[in-house]
Amino acid sequence: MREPPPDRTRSGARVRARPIPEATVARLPVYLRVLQDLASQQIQTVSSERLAEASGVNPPKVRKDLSYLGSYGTRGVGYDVEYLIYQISRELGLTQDWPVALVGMGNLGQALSGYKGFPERGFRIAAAFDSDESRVGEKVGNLAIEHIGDLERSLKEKGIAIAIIATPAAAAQETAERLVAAGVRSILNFAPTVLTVPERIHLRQVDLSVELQILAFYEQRAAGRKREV
Amino acid sequence: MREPPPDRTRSGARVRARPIPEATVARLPVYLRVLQDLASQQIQTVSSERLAEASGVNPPKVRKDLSYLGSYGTRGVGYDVEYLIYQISRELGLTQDWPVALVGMGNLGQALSGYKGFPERGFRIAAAFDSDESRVGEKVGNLAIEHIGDLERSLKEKGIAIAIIATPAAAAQETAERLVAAGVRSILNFAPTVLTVPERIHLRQVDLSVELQILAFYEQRAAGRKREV
DNA sequence: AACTGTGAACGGGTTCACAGCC
DNA sequence: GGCTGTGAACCCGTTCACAGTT
Repeated sequence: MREPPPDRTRSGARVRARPIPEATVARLPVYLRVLQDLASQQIQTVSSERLAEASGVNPPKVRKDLSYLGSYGTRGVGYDVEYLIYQISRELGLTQDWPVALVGMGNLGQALSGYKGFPERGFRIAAAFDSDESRVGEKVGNLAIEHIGDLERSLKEKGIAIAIIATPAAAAQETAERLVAAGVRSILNFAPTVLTVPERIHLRQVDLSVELQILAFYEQRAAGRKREV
Repeated sequence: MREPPPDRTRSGARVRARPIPEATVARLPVYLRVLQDLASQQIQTVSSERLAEASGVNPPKVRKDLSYLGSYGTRGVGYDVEYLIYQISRELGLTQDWPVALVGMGNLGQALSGYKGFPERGFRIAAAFDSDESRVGEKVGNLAIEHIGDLERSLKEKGIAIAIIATPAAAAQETAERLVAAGVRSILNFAPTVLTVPERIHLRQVDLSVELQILAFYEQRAAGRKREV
């Protein structure tokens, strides 16, 4: 598990000593969005204080997070906005486009297929699947829905590595397995169920009702406390 | 910030010594879902091992999490499924219905208004708003879209405490402020922007492209590593 | 014998304080 | 003087090992 000290590979590319903590990775997209916003206002330099403020975190955290990428700031000055945008984009792999598969074209699947934030960030829905025969061929945007039966063939053909599951919960596990078999390495799951996938697969879960239930917990608490007074 | 030792209020209700850690709160809804699933299969008792397996965590974590709620298990036996469902539901405030407001009826807002997982968990979309005059009155399910201008009046009238923001990013901060002014205490934000709200307001953020960007980071890494070999 | 409940050890992430550089 | 970069201290959450209970 231990990483070697700073070093160079035979090709000469620099290898980072410390891996970037997961928590930091999750914040990089937020910094990136803020920086792009600053750039659109022609702002050229930003301090960790300003960046923190706009990102909803505190300044030391920003500095530590950015330091994992390298020493891209200038002491006494701050960070160059454009340069930092480039570095974070590169780190997040956003200098390339990612074709994404979307499985399940119900309510949510359709909404996701039209979500503008995806193409803006370089994610292009390159294939959409549904199990309902009668919907096959239907256009969503400029994409035709394919039948789930064609999943493996279509994904391999298109070289898709990232997929979104927006099926009902009951279909999600089987879908995940087929995606993995078709060469997908990263899955974003919206179905409200726990998925089991091989170790090597990156899986993220977004559960809409879980989020509301967490809020309800705190509401419920507040109400309880009020009654006790 | 410090909690008093176990104690009773004047009303006699037990006050928990330790507050439930946030991380635990976030897992309770998952346990609940699994337990309801077990109940529907007429399973009466479950061990931490089985519950952990189905919830995608490890057994000690399940036991520790549940121990924050109280000692609801039986040593040598396990947890009574129905009883645990009741206790977790109560803790999460799901023994009551929560009316929820939904602001922004675009793509995503519409999908959320039709999301079946919400009513199943006791969350009822009780008001839906949009800024587009021409859409006011339009029915989504059995709910008519109201104009955003009526937000304060409508929310107070309906006593709504939880709201979902599904507006474009540019409108989200103003929406949040109006929600807070209208008495909302918990907000689930889908707009891709950082919101600033008063300390007392519970805010959760779901950012769809951030999730994909995190996956892209790991894809990018894997690809980089491959090239170096 | 089986399984829960929990103090203690551990580890990742956050915060702090300040050294380092412009 | 201003702001970054980072070791060290701290904190929360996870894991472990086992005592406690049926």
